[in-house]
Amino acid sequence: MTRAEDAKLEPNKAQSGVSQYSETLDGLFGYHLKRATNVLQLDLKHALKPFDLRMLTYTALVLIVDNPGLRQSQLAEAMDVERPNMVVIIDTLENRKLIIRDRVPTDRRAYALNATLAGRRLCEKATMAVKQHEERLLHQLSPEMRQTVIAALTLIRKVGGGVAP
Amino acid sequence: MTRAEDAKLEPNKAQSGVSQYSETLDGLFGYHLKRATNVLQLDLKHALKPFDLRMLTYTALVLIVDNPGLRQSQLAEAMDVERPNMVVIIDTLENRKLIIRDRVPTDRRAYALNATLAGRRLCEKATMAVKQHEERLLHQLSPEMRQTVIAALTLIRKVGGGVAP
DNA sequence: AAAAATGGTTATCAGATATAACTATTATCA
DNA sequence: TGATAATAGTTATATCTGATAACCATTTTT
Repeated sequence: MTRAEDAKLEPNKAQSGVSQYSETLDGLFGYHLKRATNVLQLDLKHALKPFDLRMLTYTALVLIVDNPGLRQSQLAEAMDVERPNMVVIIDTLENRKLIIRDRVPTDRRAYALNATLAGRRLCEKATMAVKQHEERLLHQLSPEMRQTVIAALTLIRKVGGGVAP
Repeated sequence: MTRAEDAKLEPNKAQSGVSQYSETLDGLFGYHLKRATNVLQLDLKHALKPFDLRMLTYTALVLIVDNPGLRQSQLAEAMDVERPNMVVIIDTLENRKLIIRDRVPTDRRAYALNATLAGRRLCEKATMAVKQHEERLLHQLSPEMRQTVIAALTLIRKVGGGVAP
């Protein structure tokens, strides 16, 4: 949560000016992870703004485009979002005619979610924009470095994935 | 946001069962970052629960302990939190007598934040717990891998730090 | 001395997230 | 088969985080 890069040059100058620094936080992996995620998420927000999408609506749209016929409960599980919260996300996408709730013939309780042509087009454009924004932030990282990081992040997810209540 | 590791084994089985998968999301660096951060943050939450601290209160406490005399506005800036939101965080820490708002003799508008003995002790214990929890999630990552990841995350922060509005 | 800027506060709002309770339908099994 | 349980989706609601506007007291600027 901080922006104290310069602090490293001059630690513990809290009284004087702008620089705060914490050895403790700097020693926590999660702290660095969180800060970088914030940066990337803020950037994502701006990347999606022209399309009037937010992170959650964009993610839902992508998953529906990539998984035609998906049901709401599956989508909710895939996004780690509670079903009640999923409803409003689907609602906004449906109201914009980016997706439709088709009925499932074999189960009249469920909806099969499908993207419309407009939805697929918007999804494609938005994804291009997101990738461009990401590239701007990541251009300093070599492909190998990126792969290492992604591998590490995937490992963390695997370890912690099913542990917490 | 998803938990679709197994999806990689069998992509595009949305209709059948539990596995959803998105090439698109998987190609986004920020997606992996966000998912891993969620895991780590959930873990952090549990690690801090015994101390009745949440991420923001913990972070604030650490920064005050590591930067005695810090002012609220400096802390807010360091945490990327708006000043109004900082107030309630400081309030809860002060109510628990973990910190005190000392007056700044040279500026009667400002408060100099200082941790109490109890605050420093709780901070130390909480940090030990957080580190233990982190270690459990990161034990698969070699020290070199961790360093690479942290270096990458720091780079991202540097690039994106001052760009977004 | 007047005007502008700063530190902290209050009130308020939007977004994300979590839970309980409801309906309609489907699945279970005695 | 018929009662019961489970599931898909919904509504309503509460909490937490995050952001903005407006305010008071004080300091700085001019």
